This record gives sequence, structure tokens and C-alpha cells, in this order.
Amino acid sequence: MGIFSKTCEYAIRSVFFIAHRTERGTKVGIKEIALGINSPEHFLAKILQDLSKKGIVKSSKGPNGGFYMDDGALKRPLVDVVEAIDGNSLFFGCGLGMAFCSELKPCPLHNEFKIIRENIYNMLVKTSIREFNEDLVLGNTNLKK
Amino acid sequence: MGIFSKTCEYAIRSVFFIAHRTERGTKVGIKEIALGINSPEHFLAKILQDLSKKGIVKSSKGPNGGFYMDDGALKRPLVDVVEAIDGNSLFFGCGLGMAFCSELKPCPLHNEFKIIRENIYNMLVKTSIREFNEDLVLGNTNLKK
DNA sequence: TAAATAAAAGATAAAAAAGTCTTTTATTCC
DNA sequence: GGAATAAAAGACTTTTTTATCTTTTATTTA
Repeated sequence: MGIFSKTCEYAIRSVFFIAHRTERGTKVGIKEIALGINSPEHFLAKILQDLSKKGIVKSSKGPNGGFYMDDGALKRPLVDVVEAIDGNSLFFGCGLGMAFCSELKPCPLHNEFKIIRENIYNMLVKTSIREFNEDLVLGNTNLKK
Repeated sequence: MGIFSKTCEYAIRSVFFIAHRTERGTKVGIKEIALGINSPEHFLAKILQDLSKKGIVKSSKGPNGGFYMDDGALKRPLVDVVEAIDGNSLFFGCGLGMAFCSELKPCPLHNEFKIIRENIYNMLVKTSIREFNEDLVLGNTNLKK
């Protein structure tokens, strides 16, 4: 198990993929995305429907349809994608899963986790979706396998 | 979803609970542990069987039996518990779930995640199980709810 | 040695996450 | 308007995780 759910991993990878195409000025269909990020097509379809409802990606049906992003969405921080899929328990929940863990009634790892959660949160807040494009374009990073 | 699996959360909490009792010189039964950390009894039994096989806790059957830890185990870092249950993908896996992500063929979040994974790993390596006892004894931290 | 105790082991069951397949709806273009 | 295209929606299936219940084995103590 990683930090994110599998669903969230696919979500992030697909958003990067769509953003990449959007900056080249084209829409992209689900088959191509699924191939490009190595994910199951129909499962990804569900995820993108979700991201679409939450305004992170846009879509259009019919010939020449597909997924794309508007300029505002490209500027959004990565945390928006993660929160849309996995919620915010990763940043705000107790590391030991205790519902009532708090500053006043902390679990033994409370302070240790506070730092880690903040690290994760800050990383995801300070990076916009668009920031990852350049390296994708240059081929410095990849989304497949 | 948190950073650890539910199973791992119960594992860590039960290990803290047992360590606490061990330092007071007593063994503790599964019913009491389950109550003390607010976990399902029979599910926890499975987890402790696992931790027992892996040498993290010890157990004895029969009257006055129960779980306890030897001195070596108390000194072990917390990461041993996490690895025993959740494996090491949290520290060494790709944040976007890509099997072949590496320094040479990095995913877009590779460098960002490296830092976070190192933070988590270092935190879990530098803390020994015993270290959390004092605050438990003093009532500064709690394991229930 | 029999009764009591407590963990180990085994067998299911329930819930959640991940994945697949089919039908419907919207759009384009001829 | 009809055919083709592509996403949306709905219905399932499979796998994994979490949880429960029962039986067995080991140990103690009276």
C-alpha cells in the first residue's frame, strides 16, 4: 500500500496526462489516456467522471470530444486532486486511526505525525498541476509503468 | 485512508499497550488489549499471532499467560512493526504506484516523494518502541478512541 | 489428572476497493 | 435526420481488507 489509494494514483497520473495534452491544445479520449498511463480503461472512466463533476477536468462528448482542462484548473494545486479522491484524512486524520486524537488528547505519535502530514500537505499545496508539464514534455519524467 | 492500513494501526497501538505493561512487569491478555486500544478482539488476535511469529511480541498460553515483550524487542525501532504488517512499499515504493519508477525513469512526483518517504522512514527508525512508554505512563498520550 | 485459562488456528462473513461489461445520452458531421 | 463517435451512467464481478465465530492446542493449578 502506498500513500494514496490506487484510484488516487490513477487520478493524478491521468490529470498530468490530460494537462500535458491541454497545453499542446488538444483534447484526449479515455482510451488514449488509459494506454498512456497504463490503467484499466473503464475504471479510469469512473474516476474521470468524478474529477469532471468536481470541476478538475472538463469533457465533451461526440466526435473530437475528450478530456481537457481549463486554464484555472491547470493552476490548481495537486492537493485538489488528492482531496477530490481520497479526502483529507491523509493531512488531518490521526496517524494511528484514532477518531478523537487531538492536541489535547494526543495519540503517542501525534507530534511525529504532525510534521509528516504537514510535509505531505505542503508539497501538494505548493505544486500546481501545470508545473509537472515541462518535465513530461522534455521526457524527463514518465507516467507509464 | 491514513498512512498505514487499519491492521497496522491496531498493530502499533497494541505494541505500545503491551510495551507499557511489560515495563510494569506484567503480561496482558488479548481481551484487555482489545479493550485498551479499542479494537475488535478476534481481529487483533490474528495481528498479534503475526507479530508473535515475527518476534516482535512474545506470548504464553494458559492461566497467567498473555502477551509481553522481551528487552530486545522494546529497543527495536517502530519501523519493524510497520514493516512486519504493511511491508516497505511506504518507504521504497513509487508515490504514484508505478512499478518501474526509479531515479533513471522517474515519475513526475519522484523527487517530491523521496523527501516525504525519507521523513516517514527516519521518524520510524529513530524512535524505539520503548520511547513512547513514558508519556503513556504519565497519561500524556492515549491509545483508546 | 481434571478443570480452567488463554493463545493458536481455521473457517466464514461483511465491507470496501478495484476492475469489467453493457446501455444510455450528447455531439458532430455527412 | 441518420450514422458515427465519445463520454456518462448503471449493473455486475473480483479481489483485498476488515471483522467474527468456533475449534484446537498448550499451560497452569487445584
